[in-house]
Amino acid sequence: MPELPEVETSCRGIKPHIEGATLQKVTVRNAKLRWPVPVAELTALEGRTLNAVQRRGKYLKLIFDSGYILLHLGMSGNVRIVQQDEVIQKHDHIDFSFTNGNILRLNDPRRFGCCLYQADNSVEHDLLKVLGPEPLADVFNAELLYQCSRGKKQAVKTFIMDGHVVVGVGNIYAAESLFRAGINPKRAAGNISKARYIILVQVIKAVLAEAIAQGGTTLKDFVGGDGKPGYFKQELQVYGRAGEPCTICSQNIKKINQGQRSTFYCSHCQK
DNA sequence: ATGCGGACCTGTTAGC
DNA sequence: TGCTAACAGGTCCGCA
Repeated sequence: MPELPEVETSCRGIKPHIEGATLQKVTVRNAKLRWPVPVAELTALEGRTLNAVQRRGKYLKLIFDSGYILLHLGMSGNVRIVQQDEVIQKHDHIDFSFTNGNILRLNDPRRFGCCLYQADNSVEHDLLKVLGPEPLADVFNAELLYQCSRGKKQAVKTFIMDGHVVVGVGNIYAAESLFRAGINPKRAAGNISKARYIILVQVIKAVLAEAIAQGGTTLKDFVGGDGKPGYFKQELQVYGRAGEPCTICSQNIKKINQGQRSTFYCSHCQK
């Protein structure tokens, strides 16, 4: 499932095939995603031109004159471009068919994702209003993380995974970033120096940029908009490597639970 | 205000 | 081989 690099990969993969095209038909096979899919509002867009495809955090925006469709892929979702004769697979919940023959097809087995409509381009959807900055933007910097974390006892790992602090850092990249920064994931966010946040911000940006360059991380079934997997998995140093030797010190990688999510780290290299 | 656990789902894998 | 339990890329919500 998609973290920011996977959503960015999907965005880049689908964009050239549907941007500027006219939406011909919306087919909703299962409207029961995280929130009910607004079928009537989506079908009302038929005949309109898709002006742009954008990413914000882990969300995708399909922007029309009248408003935008907001997509989230949850834990297990993906979007890809298919042609009319492509066989419908299990969990292919929504098709956006365009007059140029391309179809944007949303598949999401666990249905933690969503498809919503915001009927006003000048106002952000409530879900987007509260999001923190983009990690690859200049506004995401050490000063911001430092100030935002003062007084917090929350573990730094769950802190950087909080979308209200910064978007796009999910379970894989949080673990990898903290490893590269040499920070113990259990450490309280408010107990980390500015000097260490400078390093952490640098590695978060580097890890995400590298992952995007590799087309994301395919653990099991992620595919980008072109239907191809990502290749960042081979770069992972701690995620999914419990019991294996640390690439730096050779001690065993540990696995613990934080907020009902698995955390992988090296207790020798990360303090 | 903060922080935690529960909830939402299906599919795959590990273990007995 | 088959059943069961644990676990999986996210994040909103309600409660303490």
